[in-house]
Amino acid sequence: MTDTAVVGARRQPVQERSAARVERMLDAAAALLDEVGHDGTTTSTIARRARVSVGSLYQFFPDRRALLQALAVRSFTRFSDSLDRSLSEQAPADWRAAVHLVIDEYVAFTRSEPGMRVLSFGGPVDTQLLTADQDNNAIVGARLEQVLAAVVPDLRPSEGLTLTVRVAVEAADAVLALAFARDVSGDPAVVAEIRKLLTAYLAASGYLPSQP
Amino acid sequence: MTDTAVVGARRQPVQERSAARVERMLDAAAALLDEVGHDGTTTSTIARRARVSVGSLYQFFPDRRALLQALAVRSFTRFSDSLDRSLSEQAPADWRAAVHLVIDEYVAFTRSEPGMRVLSFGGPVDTQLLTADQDNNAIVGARLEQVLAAVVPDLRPSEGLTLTVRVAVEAADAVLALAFARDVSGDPAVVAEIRKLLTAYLAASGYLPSQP
DNA sequence: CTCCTGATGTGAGGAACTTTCACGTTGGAA
DNA sequence: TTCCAACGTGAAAGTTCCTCACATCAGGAG
Repeated sequence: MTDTAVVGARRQPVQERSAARVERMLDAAAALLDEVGHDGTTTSTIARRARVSVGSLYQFFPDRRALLQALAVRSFTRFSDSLDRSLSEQAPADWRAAVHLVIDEYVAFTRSEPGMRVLSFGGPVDTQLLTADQDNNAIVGARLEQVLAAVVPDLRPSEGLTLTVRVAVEAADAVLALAFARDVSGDPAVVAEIRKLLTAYLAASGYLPSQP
Repeated sequence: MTDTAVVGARRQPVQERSAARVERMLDAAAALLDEVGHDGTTTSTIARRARVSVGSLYQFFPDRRALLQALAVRSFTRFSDSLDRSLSEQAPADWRAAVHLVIDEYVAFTRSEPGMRVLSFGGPVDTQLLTADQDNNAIVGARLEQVLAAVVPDLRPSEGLTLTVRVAVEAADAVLALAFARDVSGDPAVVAEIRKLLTAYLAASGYLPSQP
């Protein structure tokens, strides 16, 4: 796994032991999200599960939300890494294949990564508080632009493309949430719709070649 | 406005005075969502603003979330009504026109209806708790199916169509949220993308005629 | 090896929020 | 007019988030 600093942290863990504790906190939060849902994931339950005192949570995170946000970021990092592996194993032939591959990875990842079902990459969202720089989905978008650029040789970066990809991510995220709300392992019928939705939209965007 | 029973209520207001009070509660909640955001909208602030005691809230709603949910439903009812007006004023010629009209109404409504920016139709979402029957967006989907059926004469109801429309709603909702997160009055560039997204997807779905 | 300091760890308690409940008030049917 | 169910109230119980004063630990300097 890529080694990243914990995002939204109050203080970075510098010693080895505390880094491990922070990991335990995130693991505990993820497990609880799956088991008792968003509301049941309280600071004290997280602390107990991570065998840590409540105070330790606040040693590294300014508040509960930041902890969940950090969890979302860590999960995204993991996703990005597993995407790298898939891409290097079998490079997609065209952008449609790339989109399909990303969606498949996305679904598989959501199925297996603890907490993802409840949190998604967006993190704990209060739309009111979403500023551009702290917005996880923007990062996801940037990553997908890379993937597309790798497959489509003459793809020029542009504001329009960034927006398009961003919109695609936001839409896919929402529909994926629907898929997992209807079926614990992701309703396949809905997943199929995500494919249609994205290919239709991206094809219509004009940024990508209509023929492979 | 259509006269609907308050959804998710603990007890229906039977006397006139209490019905008015419930309206005040919803108004207060909506105003607070705009002014202080989701987290600032507490039971006591809502009560104070509605000139009502905290206890009265619980007279009609099982909990805070139910109140917000009822607000979302009321807003949807209003939206549905304003959609009716628009449709009767100028009936769209084909489904693309209908989709555009719905999106425009959607944006205009979100701009003007208190609390919508923060709540959206989906209501306060804990994906964990979303069961099919209490899901607002399903209702929105059903409404849009009506609209399409009115414009496309030979549209046959089917599970596939319902799913398609549902997915479209979910995606549109998410992207609309993005539009309003980037710009208080709804980033026009993003709104334009909603149009592209929906027309491309619906056209590709196969349920609607490709030519007007 | 010992000391020293910054990093780390703790959990009781303050502040704020949600929800309940026992009791007082009011509208309208009989 | 009477009476009961509907309505209304706010203090207090139950939770949750977060802080803080204090204790402990790791590892580099000497």
